[in-house]
Amino acid sequence: MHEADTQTIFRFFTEVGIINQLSRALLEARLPSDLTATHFGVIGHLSRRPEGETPLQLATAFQVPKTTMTHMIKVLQRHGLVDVAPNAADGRSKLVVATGAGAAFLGQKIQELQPDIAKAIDEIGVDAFASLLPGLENIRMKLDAARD
Amino acid sequence: MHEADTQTIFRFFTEVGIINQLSRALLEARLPSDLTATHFGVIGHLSRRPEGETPLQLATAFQVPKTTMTHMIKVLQRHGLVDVAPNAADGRSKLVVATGAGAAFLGQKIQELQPDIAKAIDEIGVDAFASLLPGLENIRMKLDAARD
DNA sequence: CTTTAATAGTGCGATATCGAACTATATATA
DNA sequence: TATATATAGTTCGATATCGCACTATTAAAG
Repeated sequence: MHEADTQTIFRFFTEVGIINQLSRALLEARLPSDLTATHFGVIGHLSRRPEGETPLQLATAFQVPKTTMTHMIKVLQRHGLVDVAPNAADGRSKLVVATGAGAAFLGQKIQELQPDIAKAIDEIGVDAFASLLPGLENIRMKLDAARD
Repeated sequence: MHEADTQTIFRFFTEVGIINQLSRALLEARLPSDLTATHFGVIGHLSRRPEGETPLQLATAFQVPKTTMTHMIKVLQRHGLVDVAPNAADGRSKLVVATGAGAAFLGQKIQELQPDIAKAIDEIGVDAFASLLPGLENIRMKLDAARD
């Protein structure tokens, strides 16, 4: 184990952490004050899965405890962005689906973000993002697989 | 504005978010339950700045509101990992410095993380991390500069 | 079929986050 | 210098997070 390698790994995760916080802040500035980037991610996730997902699946996908997801779903429901129905396949479980309002909300917010995205592309370049994607996906998958 | 470009940007930030959460979870599993990755980051930050930093500098560096930093400092103090002293240069302000115990704690936790780091290097390779670093730093700096 | 173990979701309580309002000190302006 | 404005930090209150313990339901073992 080389000291320099440890340094590299720490710096990598530090950069990732800062970029994550900056992008979250950017997104959350466009959202109602009680909706976080995670709420937004949940709507996006559900809009790609019309059949819906269970609260536990959502909790796993977003790496939060299931009690936290229970609470987040309540907030999304209060905004009318998701519906919760019993799960016919499993009486213990439920199914969360995006409402029409949820899909509309998602589309509208993405529209509102277009100027920011355009600015990022203008100043940084799509290639700067695109060229990093495969490497990030690789690291993400291996980290995920390494969870015991 | 091309649809594909927007997709690329969204996927980039999504990957960054997931990697951040996975790495935080990995680190926090090694920390006392009331210390977060941010607390750990603060000690690391201070250990590189023996002259100390003000609470506001720390809040800015870690992108949290100053009230949150007030609270985090209290927790670190309770653990004896930092000291808080009046700031001779500015009576409104304070200086937070890492204690010997704080430095020792940092070193010990980094030691404890070595097996995880070794595993990551083994399975993913240092180059996979190192090769992404310049691109990430570039994006981080430009995003940071773009904050109005 | 009955009993046991596992799983999905929720209520509760302790703590964390963070905005608003406040106090103390410092800087700028008249 | 006197006054006004700005800044550092804290207190307080509303809400979020998340572990623990609990209920309801399903799956597994006998």
